[in-house]
Amino acid sequence: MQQIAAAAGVSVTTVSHTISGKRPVRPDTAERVRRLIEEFGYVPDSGAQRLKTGRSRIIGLAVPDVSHWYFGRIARGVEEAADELDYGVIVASTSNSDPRREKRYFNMLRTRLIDGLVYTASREMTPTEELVKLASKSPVVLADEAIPSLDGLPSVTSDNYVGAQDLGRHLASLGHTRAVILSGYAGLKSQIERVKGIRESFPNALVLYGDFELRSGYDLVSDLLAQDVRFTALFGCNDLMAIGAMQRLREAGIRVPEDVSVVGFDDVDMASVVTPGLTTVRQDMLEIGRRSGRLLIEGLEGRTELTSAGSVSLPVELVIRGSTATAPA
Amino acid sequence: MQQIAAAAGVSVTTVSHTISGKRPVRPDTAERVRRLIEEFGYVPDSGAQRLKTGRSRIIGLAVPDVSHWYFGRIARGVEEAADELDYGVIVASTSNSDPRREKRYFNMLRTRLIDGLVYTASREMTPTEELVKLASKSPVVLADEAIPSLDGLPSVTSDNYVGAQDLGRHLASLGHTRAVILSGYAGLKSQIERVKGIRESFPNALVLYGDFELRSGYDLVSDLLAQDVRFTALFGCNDLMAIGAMQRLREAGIRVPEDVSVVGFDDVDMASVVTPGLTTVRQDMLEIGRRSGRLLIEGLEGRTELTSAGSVSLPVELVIRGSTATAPA
DNA sequence: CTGAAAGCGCTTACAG
DNA sequence: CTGAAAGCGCTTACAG
Repeated sequence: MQQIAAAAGVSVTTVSHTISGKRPVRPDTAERVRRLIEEFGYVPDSGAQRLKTGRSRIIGLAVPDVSHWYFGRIARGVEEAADELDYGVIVASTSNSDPRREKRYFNMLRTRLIDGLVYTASREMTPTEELVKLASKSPVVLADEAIPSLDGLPSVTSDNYVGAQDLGRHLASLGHTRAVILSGYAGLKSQIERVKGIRESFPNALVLYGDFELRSGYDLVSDLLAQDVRFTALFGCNDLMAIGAMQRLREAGIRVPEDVSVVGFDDVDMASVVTPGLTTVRQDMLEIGRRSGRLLIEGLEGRTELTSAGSVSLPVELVIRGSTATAPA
Repeated sequence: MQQIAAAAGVSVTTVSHTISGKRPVRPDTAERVRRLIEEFGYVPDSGAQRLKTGRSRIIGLAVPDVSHWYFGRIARGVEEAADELDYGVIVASTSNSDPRREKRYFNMLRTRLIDGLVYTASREMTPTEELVKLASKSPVVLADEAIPSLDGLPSVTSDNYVGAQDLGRHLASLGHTRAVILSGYAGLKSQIERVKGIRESFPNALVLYGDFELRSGYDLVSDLLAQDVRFTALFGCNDLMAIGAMQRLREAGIRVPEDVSVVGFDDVDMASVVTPGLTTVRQDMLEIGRRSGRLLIEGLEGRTELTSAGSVSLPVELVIRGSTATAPA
């Protein structure tokens, strides 16, 4: 900037202002400065700007694991929003709340590296003490999972309850009466809502808990079979567990959907590729990411108050495929 | 830091040194300072450090799309490496080389926001002018795709050639003779090598080009069927195209593997879930990410020279599943 | 083992 | 419409 100023024969003040546009600059001077900037390929040093203004224009995103389809979509959405508003995003996989990692990422907030955080809870609804403290003084938006005890924070989630209701009604309308629910981590609000929504149609459905992975759907069905539990409807609280369950059923010679109807939740790519296609509820993870990012940045820029009043719950869509059919006689 | 210094009755110089350990500090003084730091919850301002030292301890990662399984794995790997070495990573989806976005992310390098870049080419082997210029003065490591014209840069890739050879030999040993190859973008080195490796066993294999997506595998097979092309072996140059091809074959009443054997490349999650399971070559994307990140950071810290001499090619593994069988008589 | 002071590259009151 | 100067919070020669 010094160089530009010297070359243009003006003060750094003027150079700064022609860039920022925060005060009028004589048109021909501005033009000359801009040309020099172009010529030198000058870009302002972000660190120095940060130091002066106190804002880095970078936000953090903490998700359990970016490499999962589900969180990858959120990340992409946050990134899109940030890109639009001229922010950068630092991605942090918390590895299911590895405390060391969480701490490290929270520190980014404290070192002022990032201006705010989009946080996706991974396993538990009860936040770590660190998160609570952090949330009390830094801008945080919860994506995908609301955290009841952090009720001051805005969250962007899917309408899990309605989606689950749809699923329950769909299978009830097909004449099913004996159902099993494979839920994800019991500590997540989304899971509680999904179970509740399903149980509206199947009040006595058995509920088992897994970890959202394919393998756990597979294993839970093994348990059910070993115990000789009878059911004609199986609700996976995410697609992966549902698909794992389908695999296990097939291995046991139980046909989907003739003997057992299976549904999932998410609509991951895989859901339309397996045989039969998986009936599920589509969540718009990309949009969850976008909204979270936008909400956070608007909060940072003072355009929005970052309170739970800003929370949104996005609509979901029932997607019926081949894995559901009328209950066997 | 001022506060800490005042409270401890020492200079900021001493506080700075007890934190950095760059010069001896009297043990009891150090102890006192450390206690105060703990008590105040003090963390050094990253922007100020950056401004002084010129290094941000943040690296950038530019991939076509973080939300794709493939790139998500790379991202996770880079993040792991960065985390280990106490760096942060800013993720940037280039949306298949959207020039506006690329430019924006390259600017991060120029504003000194990031110290270096891990770059994954998306579509073309010929880099944009911007990339070339950038690479000549900033630390860049190529992940997953080497770029021949940027031969000064280190790259971390899979051994695409060997993997493709394995696939070709596998199908040749099963008695296949008429093969079709569905390649990804023709402009990528990985694709050229895969085609070359396959053609070692099937010199006359027909090569069609797609865009790596499920849909394009599907569409390309539609074309083949419409043209009445006869083949018993189909090579997808990635799993998604192979799976799309399988879907189209099934719709046409062509059985896999009885009538046509299908193979992919990558070993995505889906590959083991489809019916039949997809024979493929497993790439360790996580490791590609890890190595790229580590290589870049080591280069930044001067422990390695960032030249093509540092390039590595990682071993791959043939995974045989149900989609391949002996050629029909 | 310790401190005073310069300076990294910006932004922004203050003054004109 | 413009400039001189303070200061953001650190690190690091320089001096002791």
